[in-house]
Amino acid sequence: MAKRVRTTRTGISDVAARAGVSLATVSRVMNGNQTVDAQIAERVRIAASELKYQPNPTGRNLARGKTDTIGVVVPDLGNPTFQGVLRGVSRAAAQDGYRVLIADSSEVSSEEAILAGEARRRCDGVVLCAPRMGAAELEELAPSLHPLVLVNRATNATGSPSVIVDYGRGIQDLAAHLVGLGHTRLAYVAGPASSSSHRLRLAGLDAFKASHSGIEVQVFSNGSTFEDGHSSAGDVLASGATGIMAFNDLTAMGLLSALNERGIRVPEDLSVTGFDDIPFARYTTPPLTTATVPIQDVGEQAWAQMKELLNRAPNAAAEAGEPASTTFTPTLTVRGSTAPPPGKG
Amino acid sequence: MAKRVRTTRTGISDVAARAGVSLATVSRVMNGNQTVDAQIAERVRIAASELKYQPNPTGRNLARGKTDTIGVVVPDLGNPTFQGVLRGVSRAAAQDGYRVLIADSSEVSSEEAILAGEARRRCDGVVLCAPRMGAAELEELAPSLHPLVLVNRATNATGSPSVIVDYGRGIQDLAAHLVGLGHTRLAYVAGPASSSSHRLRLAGLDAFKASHSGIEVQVFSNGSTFEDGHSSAGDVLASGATGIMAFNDLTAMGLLSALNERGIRVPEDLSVTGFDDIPFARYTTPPLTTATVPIQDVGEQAWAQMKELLNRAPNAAAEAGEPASTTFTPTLTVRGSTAPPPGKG
DNA sequence: GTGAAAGCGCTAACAC
DNA sequence: GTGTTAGCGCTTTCAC
Repeated sequence: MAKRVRTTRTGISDVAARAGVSLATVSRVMNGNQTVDAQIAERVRIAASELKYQPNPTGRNLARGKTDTIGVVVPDLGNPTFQGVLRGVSRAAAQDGYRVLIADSSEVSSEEAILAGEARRRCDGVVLCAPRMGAAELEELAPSLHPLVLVNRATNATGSPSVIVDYGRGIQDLAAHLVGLGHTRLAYVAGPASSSSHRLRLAGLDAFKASHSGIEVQVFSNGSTFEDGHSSAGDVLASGATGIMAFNDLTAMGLLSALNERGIRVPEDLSVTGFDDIPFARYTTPPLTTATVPIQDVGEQAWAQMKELLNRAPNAAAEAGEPASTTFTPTLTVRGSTAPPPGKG
Repeated sequence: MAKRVRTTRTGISDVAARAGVSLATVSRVMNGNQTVDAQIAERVRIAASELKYQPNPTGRNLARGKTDTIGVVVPDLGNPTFQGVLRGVSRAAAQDGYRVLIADSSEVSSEEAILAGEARRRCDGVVLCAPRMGAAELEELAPSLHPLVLVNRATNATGSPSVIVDYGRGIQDLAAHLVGLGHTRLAYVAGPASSSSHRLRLAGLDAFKASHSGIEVQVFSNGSTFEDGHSSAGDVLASGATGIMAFNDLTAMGLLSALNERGIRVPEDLSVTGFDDIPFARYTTPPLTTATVPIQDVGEQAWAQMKELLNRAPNAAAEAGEPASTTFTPTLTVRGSTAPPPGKG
């Protein structure tokens, strides 16, 4: 790469030349270093603006050993939950001058580790949303990703902070709401078995059953899509349950739709709840009673944790003791899809 | 930054030392350069994997003058349309080994130009979604952003390719559908005046009126949110129109909701159409008749254009003649929200 | 307060 | 085919 024609845009040396100062001085001025004489600084600023000079981030990144960018790994950019996290992280990070690099694994979870590693190399840290990744794999991966913030994954042995949603609490609130309405036969139309948030709901339900002996809680295995919810209608109706908790809003909507096709009235004949409170949950017919997860706050909090990590000495990783972990508790949002069971109204 | 303790991870020189070769050879091997002797290449590969060596992208970026990253500027990460574009770009770019950096202007359009410039400096190119940016500003900005791909903006003087949606055609198809059903009094519940896609719809409607003299087409100024649609119900009902075209799916849903509250039946009393076919449009009650915009394809195509630009000689910018421009035509998707007007069923 | 110069980690010309 | 070396554009130490 020896002698070759300059092909690049105006660089720091052009500014230095024009202002009659050294590169170092230009650099200082561009970085707001106060040790530069005001007159000279002004001269540099003028030269820079005359030349429309803008520092090249790549050179700066290499010299500083940081990129002011964090990676966000999500399994699916089409999922409202991850969209919310992404948006929250992106906005919060932007406030602090950081940018976000996307890594969408397109649900190919075998790619997640590779993607995350790649993102980490290009960025100063990564926020990982990997609900289906095995615990073992996660623990092995985590150290190489530091600074790492986990979303909706328990921290375990990894020293990484996490921001999690108390799905167990949320589903219990939903169950309690239904029971409070008079329902005694409940059913949970489950999410994918590999989903950790599904397992959390299951645990919450176990706790609920333990403290509500008179209440029946059936569980149907199912999935996480609208279609999954739609196809669960048969099981749901056959069960005799009157209070149905769907895995999430999308499956609840599918169920609502199937029920509507069959002439079953909601909430008169059956009560249905969702989970998450995605933007469209309020617009269903009837509007969905659900457990509201402040998903954008989750993203913002993930950034807050990341910032914390970034401001720590690089080697303070392990010594920092307990990794921080923030828990968001869903709040019950009652809309029109729940009511007392038939005969109890 | 003179003598200091090495704080960095294993670099190319470690691998070179261990394999007993020069940096250049390691670099060649890591880049799949075939000119390296197979035996030596293997030796290098082993050394690299033993050391868990992964090239540092920043160094590489600086040396190669490219980052394998493109920036995507969107006005709002919460908007399904931009989410779709982002997803499409991200997936398509990933196929070619490129990553995406997000720049969300959070609807603060005065920030868009700055954000875009910043993104451009960090990336090899930018995909710009700036529906509200003034034409003049855009034209001034475009050259400094090259390689630039515009989404839903006409190309004008700027030599940048664009991928656009034929909103004018889409709304005409919707209007024709309603007229075909027997409606003679139509109304368009408009989008924000500053939205270029709204102006395109308006132009389409003008064309429609020109060729359908017996048909009335009223226009109500409005907005782009659910609430805007909801609050338009009064105007809509007062107008006497029976075929209502909402600006987009979201406003259509708002209108649907308000109509439902007032006991107006859709499609029996009034037909309503949306625009875009966002993921939830099929789940409304009744399901929305709309103009389907293949938004993810738009994103993928934006990447295709970008790739084209990137593969061109850097200075071939201007000489390339006509900038490419791809147009996607929305397709009419008839669902349950449209029917013949009262008395014509 | 300012400048010279040594890197940051890698790539690619060029020489061998 | 392989090594040497000069950058890529910037930051930062160190000496003045």
